[in-house]
Amino acid sequence: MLTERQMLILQVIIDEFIETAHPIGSRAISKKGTIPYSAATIRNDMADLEEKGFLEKTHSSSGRIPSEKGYRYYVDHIAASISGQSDEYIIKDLIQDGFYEFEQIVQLSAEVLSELTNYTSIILGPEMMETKLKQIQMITLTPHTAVVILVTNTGHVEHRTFTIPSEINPSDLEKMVNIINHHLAGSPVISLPELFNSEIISMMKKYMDDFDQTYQYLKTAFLAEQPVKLYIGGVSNILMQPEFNDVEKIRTFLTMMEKEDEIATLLKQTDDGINVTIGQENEVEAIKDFSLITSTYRLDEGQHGTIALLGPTRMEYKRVISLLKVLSNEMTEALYMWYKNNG
Amino acid sequence: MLTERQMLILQVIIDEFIETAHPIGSRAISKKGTIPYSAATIRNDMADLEEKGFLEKTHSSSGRIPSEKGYRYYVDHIAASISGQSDEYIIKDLIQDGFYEFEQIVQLSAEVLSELTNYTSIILGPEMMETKLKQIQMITLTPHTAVVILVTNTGHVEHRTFTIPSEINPSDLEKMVNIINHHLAGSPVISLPELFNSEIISMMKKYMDDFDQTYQYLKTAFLAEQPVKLYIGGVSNILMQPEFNDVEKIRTFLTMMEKEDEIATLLKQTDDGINVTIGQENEVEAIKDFSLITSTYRLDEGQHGTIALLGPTRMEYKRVISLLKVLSNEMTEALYMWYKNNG
DNA sequence: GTTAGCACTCTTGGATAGCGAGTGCTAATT
DNA sequence: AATTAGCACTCGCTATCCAAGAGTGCTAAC
Repeated sequence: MLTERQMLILQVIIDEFIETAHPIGSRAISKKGTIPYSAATIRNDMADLEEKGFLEKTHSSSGRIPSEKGYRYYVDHIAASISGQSDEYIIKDLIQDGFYEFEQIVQLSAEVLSELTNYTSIILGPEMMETKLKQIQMITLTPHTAVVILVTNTGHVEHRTFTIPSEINPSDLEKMVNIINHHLAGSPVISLPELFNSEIISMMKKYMDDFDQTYQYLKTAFLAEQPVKLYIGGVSNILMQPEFNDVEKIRTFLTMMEKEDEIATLLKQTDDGINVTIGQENEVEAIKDFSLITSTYRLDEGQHGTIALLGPTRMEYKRVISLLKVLSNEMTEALYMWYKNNG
Repeated sequence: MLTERQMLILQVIIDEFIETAHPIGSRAISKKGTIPYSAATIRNDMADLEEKGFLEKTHSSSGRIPSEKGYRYYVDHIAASISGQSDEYIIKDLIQDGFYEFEQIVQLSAEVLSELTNYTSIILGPEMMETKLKQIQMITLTPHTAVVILVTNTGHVEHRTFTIPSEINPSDLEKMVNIINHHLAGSPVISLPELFNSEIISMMKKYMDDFDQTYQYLKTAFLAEQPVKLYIGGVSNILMQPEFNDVEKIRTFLTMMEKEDEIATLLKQTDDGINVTIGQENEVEAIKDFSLITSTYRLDEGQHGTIALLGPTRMEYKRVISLLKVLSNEMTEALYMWYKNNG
């Protein structure tokens, strides 16, 4: 479909545009020397490429810029093969350094990723899918307040403070917590609500006087939806990109970034491995002007999180893709080591 | 120092400028009717006000805008007396609704505050100053990993996951945790490091074989500096303000907002009650173009947090001040009720 | 198939002029 | 003595125009 030369021209244009964000003219390409043909020849090919939808003009006598279809072709046919190297060591060093806190490493990764690329990085914390309940603790603060702490096998901790109404007997609550620990420890967190209903209720009826209220209470206390944690890095970095020359664009972008739950659902839907969605390919209206590159990392079987970079469609695809590959591999490996060595 | 009329003029100009963000001319004031004098008279007074430093011109033939000194005068002499009403109920309703989670109410307050004002709100979580240790829990995840959970009497939970090196005997760690709970429960969190050194070390030497390592470990595990939590609301809201017409200003603002620790230290330094710092009065370079209004709320004796609104110097001082007054009172009261009723 | 040449298009930046809002001053009015 | 009307002057803002520059598309020549 595309001649050898046309492909080359497309590549040069995209590379150049990614760097400068300015439309590229035939003369400029010719002078660069990468393609040993005259401006006129290149001009003809460019006209063809435009006709086929890989290039666009901003106005009738401007240079060409890549269309989304052009980027797509570039990502699929051209950028795929190349791997970056220089960033690799930064990432590896980052992960190597001490690793006591999962959250720290993730937050740090998000920041470094953004710093390295000047795009916005978003890391979705591991989903609790296959996380298992390790233990529940209830600690009474005052006769009528308590904090319930839920610990998973991955070391994740959730807690919730609540008031104990006077109708409820604190010792009932304690009994209940014991029952839960005894019967549900080791169960996947995600199935807790269900198990709670099926297994625990009957148990409790035996042991407790005032069942209903206690039940309702504990239920809301720790079955409330547990938000997936989102680590966002360098929201201000992306504003360095020349496409944000317009105040209005910044506003819409930032407003979008504040809707963390939407972003989370978006990232959850990604497939395994590297994933590139360009402009209009994105289903979410708000990022139809952006490209989103995602990569998954795994903690344990079935348990995975997502690393993403959000930038303008004019993105350094080659570099970003290899960067995400390295990072997600390193994260997977680091986490694997952590579990296997210690487990 | 200022005549009655000059004060009135200053007030009208500031009120008007706060609303429109455009320089105000003498004719406009005269036509408004609030001041029954001709434009020329007002013009003379305005010249005086400028000479005294309360007003400025953007250029030689523009209308006047308030100077920072002008705002200061306004805040001290004019805005002080007035109290807003309409927002009051929103705040009260907000706080009234269920109150299980301290964090939730704070985050929500931050968002509402920003929504109501279109400034950026920052709430500093309560300092741990006088918070007391309730209990420490250690839960082993695998033979070589554990999570240490620290619970305070206010229901605040800190946790830290760490690896147990093979040199350390897990049962030693457990002993240690018991010792800590036994001896330090009820002690102020802030003095834990010190108490740890003075009281616990001797205890531990008696009971444990491999003291040194265990000690070092637990120490880093929960004496690491506990960051004060910062709740920021509506970073994108403030961009609605016309002073953010410039992309560069947005960039610097956002870059500043990402430095959470700096903001935290800034807010920690505030005195009790309402505090208004206007423009250059701010010590931190980055917000010398902004005004910061802070208010404190208290949890328990000695324990307090800060609510702040950050906006352009052209701020709705009257409204914001009364808003913060109401909110901090409501928060103080709600927290007070929570403790006393349940404690 | 490739290239040189040329007319045409469109953006960008600088220069200029006119308009409007506002001031400062002076002289007249109360 | 305080207030006001009148008027010249200043400055920013906008529109318009112009020239330069970059790039295209097409045609004709190589």
